[in-house]
Amino acid sequence: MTKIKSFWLMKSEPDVYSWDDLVSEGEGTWDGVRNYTARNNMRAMRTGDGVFFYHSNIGVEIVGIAEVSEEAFQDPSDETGRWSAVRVKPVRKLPRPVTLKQIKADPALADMDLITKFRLSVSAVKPAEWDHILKLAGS
DNA sequence: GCCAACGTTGGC
DNA sequence: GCCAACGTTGGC
Repeated sequence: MTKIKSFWLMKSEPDVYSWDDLVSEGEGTWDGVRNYTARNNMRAMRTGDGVFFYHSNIGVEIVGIAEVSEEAFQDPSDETGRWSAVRVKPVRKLPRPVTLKQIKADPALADMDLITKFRLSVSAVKPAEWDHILKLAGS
């Protein structure tokens, strides 16, 4: 069976949980998501999928690449049984962070869910967008 | 099942 | 700290 890799973007406020926190932990549980669209994206994740790690509020930029290390399971912080969590691990830091400003200014990225559904904390990234951002990052 | 009120996210 | 966008809740 062919494994098709998908790409995602996950937002985190760096003063709550930053890229450096993920690196020092080695692996992070992504829980506490209480939005159905975000949850459905998490349930669609497969081990090895690429994840852009985005800092919201402070920095407001994509800072690193992570990958899905454990597929959706029951969110341990939820008692209703409705919500899911995944686990991710860091792959590498981007040589140059890609800012929201850059993304907004780039016609090739104007349709990203990050822009069109800006309040969504877990969004899908198209392969072309993934490659384009890697180029902007000098990676 | 509609929709107004409310709460939260997140850029600025 | 403000406020726009928008998801969720709850009254009817």
